[in-house]
Amino acid sequence: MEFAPKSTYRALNTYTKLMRAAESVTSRVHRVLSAPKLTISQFGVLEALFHKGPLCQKDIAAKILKSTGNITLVIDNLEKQYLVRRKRDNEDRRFLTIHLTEAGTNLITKVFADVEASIAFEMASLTEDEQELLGNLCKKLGLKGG
Amino acid sequence: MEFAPKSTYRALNTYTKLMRAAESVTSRVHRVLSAPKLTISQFGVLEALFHKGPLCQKDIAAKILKSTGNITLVIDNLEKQYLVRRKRDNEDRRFLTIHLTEAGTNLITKVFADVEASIAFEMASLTEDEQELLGNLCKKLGLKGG
DNA sequence: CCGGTATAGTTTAACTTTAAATCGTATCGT
DNA sequence: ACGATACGATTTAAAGTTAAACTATACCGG
Repeated sequence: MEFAPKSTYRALNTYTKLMRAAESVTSRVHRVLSAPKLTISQFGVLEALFHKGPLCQKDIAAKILKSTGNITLVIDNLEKQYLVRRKRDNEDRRFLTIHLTEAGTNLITKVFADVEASIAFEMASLTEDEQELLGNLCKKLGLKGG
Repeated sequence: MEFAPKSTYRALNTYTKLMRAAESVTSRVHRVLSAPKLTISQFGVLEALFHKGPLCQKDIAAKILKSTGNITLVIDNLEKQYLVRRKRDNEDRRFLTIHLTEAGTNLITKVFADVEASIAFEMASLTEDEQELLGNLCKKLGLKGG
């Protein structure tokens, strides 16, 4: 071990716990996606469209924190499964607006409910007040920058 | 939107904040790795060896939550850069023990200090007590299961 | 209208990741 | 000792990811 001030040890310790909690919870939540054979990115795209309505690819990329090149591929794969449809915007022909198909809507409705239930189950380790508190602390942490 | 109980909304909300905080903090911390041209997995391996001493590949895989097949490749790449060395265990020839080289030790010593500083900077958004609190809440969350 | 510039999306190359099949080695029960 | 089984590591194939180069479209100033 090195010679770091106490505050650094505490920071490191908290950071590690934060990361472990995030990993551990997500990895359990994401198990729900294996049955419908969705990747995490695919789920992210479907969920974004489900909750925000039709979006262009750039907005989707920003929402799920992936590159636009990657979104092209993810949308390709979702389109092959008839879960979404690309539609060229006639106002500005550079844009493609991505819509959920009926099949896509049905799938994400079901899968999102499962994910939601899984998250509720995971968070039930904490009381209502603890959840509020955790949420506030996380918010404070996330705000800092980029 | 669906018809979920209030507790589910709260859970979802807290979950989202937890994930955003984790992503946002790690993405900033990981910027430190671009200069030494280390991938996150490579850093994870070096750091594990740095703090735990020589380990076999399976243990490394468990530590950084990657598949053993992946570890084979990550170690290959680190070995090409002369940062680690494989050594066959003579007690049980199935095991390869991975050691840091001197170059590897030097590199990770420097890089880990940078990462540590970056983490300390990030966590400084929270007071000492808030960090303790966050750590405890995260611990509670992570414990639940596998 | 025209030329420059910006933007949305696609393509490509390089790399990481995983799951599954495989190889070699060790262990256990008989 | 033998066969079954388990285990560590490697290989392979398929997929996801990014950065960078590229295409097509739009906008803006003159």
